[in-house]
Amino acid sequence: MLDYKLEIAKAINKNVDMEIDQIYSMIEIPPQTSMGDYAFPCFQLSKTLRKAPVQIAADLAGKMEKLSFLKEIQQNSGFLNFFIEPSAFIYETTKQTIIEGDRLGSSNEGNGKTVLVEYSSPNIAKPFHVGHAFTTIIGNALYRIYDHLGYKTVRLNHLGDYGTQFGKLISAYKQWGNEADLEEHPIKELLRIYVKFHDEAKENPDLETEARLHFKNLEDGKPEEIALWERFRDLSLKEFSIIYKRLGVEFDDLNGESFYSDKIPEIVNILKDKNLLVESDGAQVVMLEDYNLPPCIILKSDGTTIYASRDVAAVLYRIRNYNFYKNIYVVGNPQALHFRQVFAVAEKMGLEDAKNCIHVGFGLVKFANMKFSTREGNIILLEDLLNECVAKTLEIIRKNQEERCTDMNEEEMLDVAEKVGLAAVIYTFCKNGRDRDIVFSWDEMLDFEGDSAPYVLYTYARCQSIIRKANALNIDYAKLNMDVFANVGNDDEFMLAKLIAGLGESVRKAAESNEPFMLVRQITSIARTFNKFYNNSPIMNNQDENLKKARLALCNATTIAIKTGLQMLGIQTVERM
RNA sequence: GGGUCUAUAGCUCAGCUGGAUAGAGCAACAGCCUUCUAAGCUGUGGGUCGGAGGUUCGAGUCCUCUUAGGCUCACCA
Repeated sequence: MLDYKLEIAKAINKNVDMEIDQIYSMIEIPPQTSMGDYAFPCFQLSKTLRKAPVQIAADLAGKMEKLSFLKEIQQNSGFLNFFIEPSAFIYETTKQTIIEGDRLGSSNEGNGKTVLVEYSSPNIAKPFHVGHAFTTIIGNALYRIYDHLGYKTVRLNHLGDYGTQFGKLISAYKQWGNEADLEEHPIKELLRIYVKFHDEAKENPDLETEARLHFKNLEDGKPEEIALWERFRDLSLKEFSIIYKRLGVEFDDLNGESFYSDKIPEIVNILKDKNLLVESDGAQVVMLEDYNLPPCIILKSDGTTIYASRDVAAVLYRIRNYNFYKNIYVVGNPQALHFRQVFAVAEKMGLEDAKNCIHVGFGLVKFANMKFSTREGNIILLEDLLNECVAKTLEIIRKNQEERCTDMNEEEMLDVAEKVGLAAVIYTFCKNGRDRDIVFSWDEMLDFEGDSAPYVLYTYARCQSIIRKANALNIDYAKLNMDVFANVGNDDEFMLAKLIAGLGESVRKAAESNEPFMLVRQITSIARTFNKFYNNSPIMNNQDENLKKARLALCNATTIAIKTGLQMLGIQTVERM
């Protein structure tokens, strides 16, 4: 599509001594539609031209050539305001959107570039709670966003499958493990014995020693410990996969901490060769004062490794195996310092690509005044949250069924409830900037009005309902031309088209800042504007056949924009609700 | 104490590289279903953008200082 802003910049350039690029970056979108669609502020020119901004704007308004897509050029105080022709713009946008379909807002900016996204990364044998939802949902959205922009993506689930807690688990299982329960509810059972271990260990410190021995045996590859560890891992993964499947989350690589463990000696050797490793309080550390960071421990005083060393090993591994453009870690903010240290160590090792490693942090999910704690047991399982949202959705659907006599059968109702319920959760986790902490609230989670996934999905379903009616009547709204759009162009229609046309820009910004909410807001604006349009302008009930077709086409474009946008967030649409 | 993030309407949050009268949603109040799904739409009230200086033609946005809170600061991950 024609870049209106660029055309305007070129036109201004003919009258002003300034580079097109600079003019382009100065052009902005006015805060109100009454001020036009694009604006050029003339304040900066007043220095070089030695004239008042108002005068410059007025002079410019008189000299500007008339561009075909412009309706009008106005001078308003120090601004030059450009008004574009609505009907032509709506026509172009609608046509283009329908042509692009589910590739709307895509680009080839990522061609030939690989982006790694590490997300979810739950700990084996621990419940999957709402805290994990944040990284899983944001990571999944980022993967889809980069994918849409043409990047080759690799989805990494850096499983927490290593460490001393496995010694404890093995120890606990051997004493209190219940085989039947383990098969039935693996994580529940593993958590039970894990908690029991901690309780017992308070009285009996020998347990800790025993656990350390089991972990040592695990590291040394003793068959019994290995077998148990593998079993715990497999059972946990099986249970996680249920949630992943439900959420449409997939991975290309499940290499966790254990995978990188045997790659640490090489890191240690490289650091030694470069004289970066120094002893401090018995531990081997890399000093990072040149980065204004505290030292990074590579080997503990007992000679064993630590998570920082594993993450450095992972960086090296990923550099060698994927020639990445970006290596993104979707991990909570509390680990910000850890990643700065890891990346700094990698850089000191001479790994150039360390600068392309990005920690994408996010706030804590808090529960009123307390923190979630697995050991305390005050957690909300993600599964329970999903089920709760699905149940509430189903309740609303049944109520609508009675009031509205929708002819949905049981199967369809369950399917819709599942999709809408999950969408509500996904939406809530990516509707705001990542850095803020989320105070978990059932009220907010179950608020299906206004700024929410059900709102957007409802809009989509409404749109599809109209399109179904049009199709049933064999109304052909596929053949479009400018004549059909002659009478289109009221404020709602114009705004809707502008927002649809802006979807790609919002995807780009979301990727640039690794903030899916930028896309969420765009989609929500599209939905809100459509609802306004829907309420103010009859679509099917219209005497003017051309207007009817044009509006149907705009409806069609709206469904494409919403569906494509939601897909990038991992949200599925429903045809009715 | 150092690092870092946050502070905008009663609540939850936007405000993208400084630009025109600071915007949404929720909650409150008042309306709209004999026309396309009321999980919707319209309207009203509600703000000294934590505080103080500064830079600028122009600051919620940039700089300095300051207040409050979250997270974090070596052998857990």
